[in-house]
Amino acid sequence: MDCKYNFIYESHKATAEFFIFASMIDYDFSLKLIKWYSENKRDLPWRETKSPYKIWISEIILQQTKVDQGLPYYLKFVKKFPNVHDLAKANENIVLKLWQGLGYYSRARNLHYSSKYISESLNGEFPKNYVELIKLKGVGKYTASAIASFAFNEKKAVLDGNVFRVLSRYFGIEDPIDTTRGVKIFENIAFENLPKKNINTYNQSVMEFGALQCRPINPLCNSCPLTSNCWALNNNKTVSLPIKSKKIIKKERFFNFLVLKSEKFIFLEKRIKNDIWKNMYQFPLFEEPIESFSPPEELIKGSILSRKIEVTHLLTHQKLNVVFWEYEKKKLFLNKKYEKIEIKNLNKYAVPKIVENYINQNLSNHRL
DNA sequence: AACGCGGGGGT
DNA sequence: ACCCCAGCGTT
Repeated sequence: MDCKYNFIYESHKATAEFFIFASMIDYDFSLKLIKWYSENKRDLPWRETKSPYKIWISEIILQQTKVDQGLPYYLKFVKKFPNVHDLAKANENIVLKLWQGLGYYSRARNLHYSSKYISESLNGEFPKNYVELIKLKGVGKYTASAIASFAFNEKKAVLDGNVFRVLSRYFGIEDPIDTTRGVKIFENIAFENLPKKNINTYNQSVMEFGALQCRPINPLCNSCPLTSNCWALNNNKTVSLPIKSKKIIKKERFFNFLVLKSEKFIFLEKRIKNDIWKNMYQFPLFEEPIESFSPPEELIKGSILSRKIEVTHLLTHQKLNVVFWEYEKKKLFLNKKYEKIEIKNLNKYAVPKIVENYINQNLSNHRL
């Protein structure tokens, strides 16, 4: 069969709403993937449990994050917070501290927020189906489908980056994966091709297959069990699929961190605005071009500039030009804008990676 | 519908 | 330099 779908039925209702139906079913697709999975899957701890709590933790950690990067964080989390009540009782800074270095910190904030909701409003009773799961903050379509199918055997198709790639290549879907219209097409095909049974195993299979075999770059088509019906392979399009319509633009910013310290104390501030690293801590920040920056006189009065360390920090959407201005002072007075803390307690505060790096490289002699 | 949100790793 | 990753919430 030729898996390229050649026609899409489109219809307009009187409301002018736009509906898209695309039909393309291959009954061997899921069976072959499940077989491939049984022979090639990795041993991962969240596959050994039916605990919706632990599966939830793993799914949040793995959002936009590769298994290798997320695995140590998962192990730390379930050890520190064995159940939802332990997580709910924790202070947010503790949760963020455990998340430190993993990025997308709203995941940690929402995880903590939702744990309190489950612990307090639901009496610890974890939501048991898709409709209830998706009400949790931080749980969208993908994560609700994953938990519902993995923990409760609900018939839901997961649709993540891996699945988009596998479906687009195998079925030859050239609609973009990042538009509402494209997503609907993929949702339909994903659901149509669910197997009759073993939904949870199939969902694991298609994602694992995307991660290990049908990789974004240099997919392993030579050893692939799906080549006979793969549209992309047979039409020489594996390189260009899936298709994304948007491209990212990188903004440049200039951060001046004022590392104002005495022998024992240092100033910190909490990031509270809706920006990167919300609710995490940093040294007093002055965001302006390096050339024009000079620290407020009242802050550095009676101190000397001991070091000036320049670093660039790349995020997905931003290029940060960072300077740590290190000022030494005999005595640090209280300041209403900043928290005066002991340097040896710095490691209790959740900080962005760039600040963590600075601390490790320059303040580690303070026995953190 | 468009945008913002981290950090790491691969090519 | 650019892409991708078990996506989601906000506007």
